[in-house]
Amino acid sequence: MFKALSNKTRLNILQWLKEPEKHFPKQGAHLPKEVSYKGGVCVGDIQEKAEASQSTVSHYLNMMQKAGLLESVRYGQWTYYRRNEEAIHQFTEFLKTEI
Amino acid sequence: MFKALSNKTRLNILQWLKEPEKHFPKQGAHLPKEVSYKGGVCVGDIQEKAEASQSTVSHYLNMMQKAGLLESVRYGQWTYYRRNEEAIHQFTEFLKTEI
DNA sequence: ATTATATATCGGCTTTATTCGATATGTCAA
DNA sequence: TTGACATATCGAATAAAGCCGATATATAAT
Repeated sequence: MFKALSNKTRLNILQWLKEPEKHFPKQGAHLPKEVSYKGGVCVGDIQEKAEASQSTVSHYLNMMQKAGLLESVRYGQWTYYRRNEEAIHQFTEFLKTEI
Repeated sequence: MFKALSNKTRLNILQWLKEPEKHFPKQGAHLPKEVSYKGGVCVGDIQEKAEASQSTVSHYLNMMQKAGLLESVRYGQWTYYRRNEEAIHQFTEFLKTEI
């Protein structure tokens, strides 16, 4: 997780996903709001905001998921990424006591 | 700080320095106990525990200091490194609210 | 002064991360 | 079933991190 967070873009993504409505206002074109915000934000929207190439962002999201920071759901042709709050909480708990 | 912590050895060092008496029991040969533990642990002792070369450990300690995790004091020919508790606390506070 | 010890810095090699464009895969719509 | 779109994966080039031995510097002891 430290490795995953030791990159500005990836840290930004994690923070953006804390408030998806705020940082991805035009999100939700493909799906009803309730569903899409709950399910996370799709790769394309994150890519646009991150201003990196599609492959880079896809790679980042994948590694953040492997690190446990994110989880993903697929709705049709879109993959929605959202925070893995439980794992993040465990991480911050670890930090509180062990760091 | 994420970068500095995204390495097992450096994370270990930070944790060891939380309880120097426990992890560096034979430390304090050169100086009275009160002084040396307060002042931190010398590079040689950290190096021995970390099982990396002298230059690597010196480099690690220097980068951890630059990141704000550690601070150092020089007593004669020894450099003592200890945790920068204030900066670490600020960091964990940031994590609590922003991550 | 010379020598020994502790730490820092330098140079260089190896490994890993970053990042992209191109291509593959998977899904939807016509 | 073909074409369009979203995402994932591949391959490769460049940058950064990891790491060490050798050397420099600073201090202490003789």
